[in-house]
Amino acid sequence: MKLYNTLSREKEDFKPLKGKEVSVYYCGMTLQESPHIGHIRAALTSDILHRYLKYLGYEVNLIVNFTDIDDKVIVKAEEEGKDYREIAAYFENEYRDVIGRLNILEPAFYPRATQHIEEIIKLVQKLEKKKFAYQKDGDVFFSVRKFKDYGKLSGKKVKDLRSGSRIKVNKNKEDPLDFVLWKKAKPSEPAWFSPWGKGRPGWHIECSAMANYYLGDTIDIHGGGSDLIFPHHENEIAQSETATGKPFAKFWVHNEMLNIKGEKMSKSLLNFVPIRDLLGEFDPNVVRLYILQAHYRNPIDYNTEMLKQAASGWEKIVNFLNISKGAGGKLFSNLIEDFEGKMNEDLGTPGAVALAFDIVNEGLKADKKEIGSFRETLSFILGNLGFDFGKEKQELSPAIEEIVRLRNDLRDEGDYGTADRIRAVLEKSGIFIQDNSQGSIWRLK
RNA sequence: GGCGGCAUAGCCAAGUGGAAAGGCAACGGUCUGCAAAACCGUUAUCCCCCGGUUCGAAUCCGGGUGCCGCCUCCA
Repeated sequence: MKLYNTLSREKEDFKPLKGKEVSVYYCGMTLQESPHIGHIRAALTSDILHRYLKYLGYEVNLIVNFTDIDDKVIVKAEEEGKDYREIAAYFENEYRDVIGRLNILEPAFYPRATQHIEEIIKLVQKLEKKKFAYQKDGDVFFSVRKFKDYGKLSGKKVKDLRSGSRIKVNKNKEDPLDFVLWKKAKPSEPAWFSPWGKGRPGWHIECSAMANYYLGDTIDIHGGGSDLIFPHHENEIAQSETATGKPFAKFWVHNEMLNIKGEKMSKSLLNFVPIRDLLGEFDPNVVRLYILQAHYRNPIDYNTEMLKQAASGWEKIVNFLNISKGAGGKLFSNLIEDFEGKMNEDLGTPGAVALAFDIVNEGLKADKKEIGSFRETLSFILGNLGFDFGKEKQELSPAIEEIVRLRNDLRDEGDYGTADRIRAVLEKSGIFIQDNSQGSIWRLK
């Protein structure tokens, strides 16, 4: 498989450091607000990577973190008049709820920053000992200029950075580029005891500490949204590589942003659509289709029209699966190879999705002998892309089938009025009936 | 100002040197008690612009233009 590596800005052949094991660290979200579709795009990207690595036979050790303590969480807690832990737990639950509904595979762990304060403190001490960190008034900073590789991920040069041009620089910093590792707490703020007094971790340090704790000094893949490249991931590299003296991650994978009306969807711009709201309107498979139809490294523009288009497309797939229900057959190995060909090329989900539609089209034209094979092949591909279409409530089947039979008796007798009313009533309860010359088929909607 | 990404039909989107995939939408037709589905046909002489390389370029090279992201918390 080829994967685009932000570090080299090239697609590279993916090979794990160690045999068949792959360690993946993904930056999850800061628990300060409801997850929106942009977060979900990142989560779906990690899910596709996770699933496809497994598909290729790798044993994937995936860690997705939650940042449950930082300035924004504290601000949110103050606004709401609640403890920061309550805020963090609330949004974590919401995140995990929608992730589950979207059929995103669980990582091995979802560690939280506050569970690793000890590791964080040790890491900061290590940096201090190596003279890459300094303390001032209870704050601890990382000396960016001492890390000679600084900028290697984002392609930035230290001299070109316009630090402080848009925000005030903390006066305790020796250099505006330096970033905080440990932050002194104000009396009212949540705090932990440390060698530097009471305080809390800075934003970037928790990821370095947790990645190291769970996955070791060098990990195979580190991922996240492209907006994290700088400064977050750049700073993680600086901290981790200074501490261990080894490369932090071999591959850096970043998904592009999801925009709304040409602007990035984000909390600060107040233009975000909570995924929970969206799932009230659209099937999770539709959301997945919408996201996967675009390549993860291309920006997507969000609007309802595009989701409606995805919904129509999903209908087409579901319709075929319903028409071919019960038919079985062997997988078409050439189509599976096509699927792998698309996915091996930097997770080419748009191509894989297009292939799925090709299969639907072929399947609709296929004769009875082959339709099952198209169905099986399609299911196989969709399943490996994380679509979840197996939830047919079969226990309803006998009752529904009897009603459908009775209704068809009415149709045979020419009582179309009653038959149409039954169809309308059933549709209201989510049972969708299609009539044709051979009889009727039904499915849950 | 620096760094990165993108530019293909009404919309979304593949293709990366040899006759422009696919989805949605639209229109016409077939089938159908009706609805839905399905089927057939139509919808980019052309891939942001200008040069160049080549027998041949949407695909490679050079130069522009536009949009987006990052340089500040952000997936």
